[in-house]
Amino acid sequence: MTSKQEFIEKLRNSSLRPTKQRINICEVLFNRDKTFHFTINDLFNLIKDRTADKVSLATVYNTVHAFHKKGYLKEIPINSNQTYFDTNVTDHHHFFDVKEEKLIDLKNEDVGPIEIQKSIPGKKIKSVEVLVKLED
Amino acid sequence: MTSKQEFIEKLRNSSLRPTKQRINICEVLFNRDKTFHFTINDLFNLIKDRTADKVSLATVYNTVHAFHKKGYLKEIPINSNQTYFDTNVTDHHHFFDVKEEKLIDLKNEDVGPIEIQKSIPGKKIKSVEVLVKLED
DNA sequence: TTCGTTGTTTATAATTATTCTAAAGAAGAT
DNA sequence: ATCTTCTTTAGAATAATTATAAACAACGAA
Repeated sequence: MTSKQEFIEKLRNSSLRPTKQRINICEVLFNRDKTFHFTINDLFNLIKDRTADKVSLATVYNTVHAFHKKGYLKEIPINSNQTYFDTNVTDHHHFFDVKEEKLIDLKNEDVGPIEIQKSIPGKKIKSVEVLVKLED
Repeated sequence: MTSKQEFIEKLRNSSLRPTKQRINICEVLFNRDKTFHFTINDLFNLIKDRTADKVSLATVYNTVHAFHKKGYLKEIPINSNQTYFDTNVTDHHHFFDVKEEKLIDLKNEDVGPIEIQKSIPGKKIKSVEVLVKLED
């Protein structure tokens, strides 16, 4: 459980003003035991349900993008009409249950090391992501 | 080089009527040495340039979806506003040059074996895809 | 070949996720 | 308090994709 005060500091440290909208979004996103996978729409609805004061959709977009830029959220590469984000920003991978459209974390040790034995001149590797699609 | 006749047969065998639009699309897609990565829009423009008779955007969508369903095209999981497809439907992986928005094939042997040491009851693995993002 | 059926193409409208805009509001520094 | 700067917001704009329904083309049977 992270306190509101800690979110305020986290925001300040990132030169993001701690507005009540951002603090609300922090609480919905980061006050959790487990990793959280979501789309903007998921998040928007959760906020509507869970918090008294309302937050506009535009602000949810703005905030998620700001958090992503600051490295507090990770974008998950997946083919879907919506963009998925993850509160777990450590290096890790995913199962995607195609039928239920649900993501499940794979710990790094569940996948073992991935060796990329090819390189492109002038480019360096930014990230390596494994997506394991599941079917019934 | 695959002949028009072969495309016609391929289409017939897939219970897709060999229309002139579909044959044109086949020629643009499959008459190539190397694997081809594309978005619908890329393909639409290529067809406009390369073929005399014009094909509507809706038909390009329809046809790409039909080919994907039949397993002649593979959808590449990637975060982009547009959907990427690949004419290489074998099991393989990709580099994605984030700056240039370009995909590069990684042969399976360039990546080494990927061992998934976790399973979800009642589900089986459909595919394992690695996306390696590149930066400068 | 002709006819009827069924599948396909097409222009256009509709839908959906996302981004943009500009005005009002709130936070921070002085 | 006041000024500046950042943020929020509703709503408009954009862009990819999907749906619609009418015209058209392929196929099979007579």
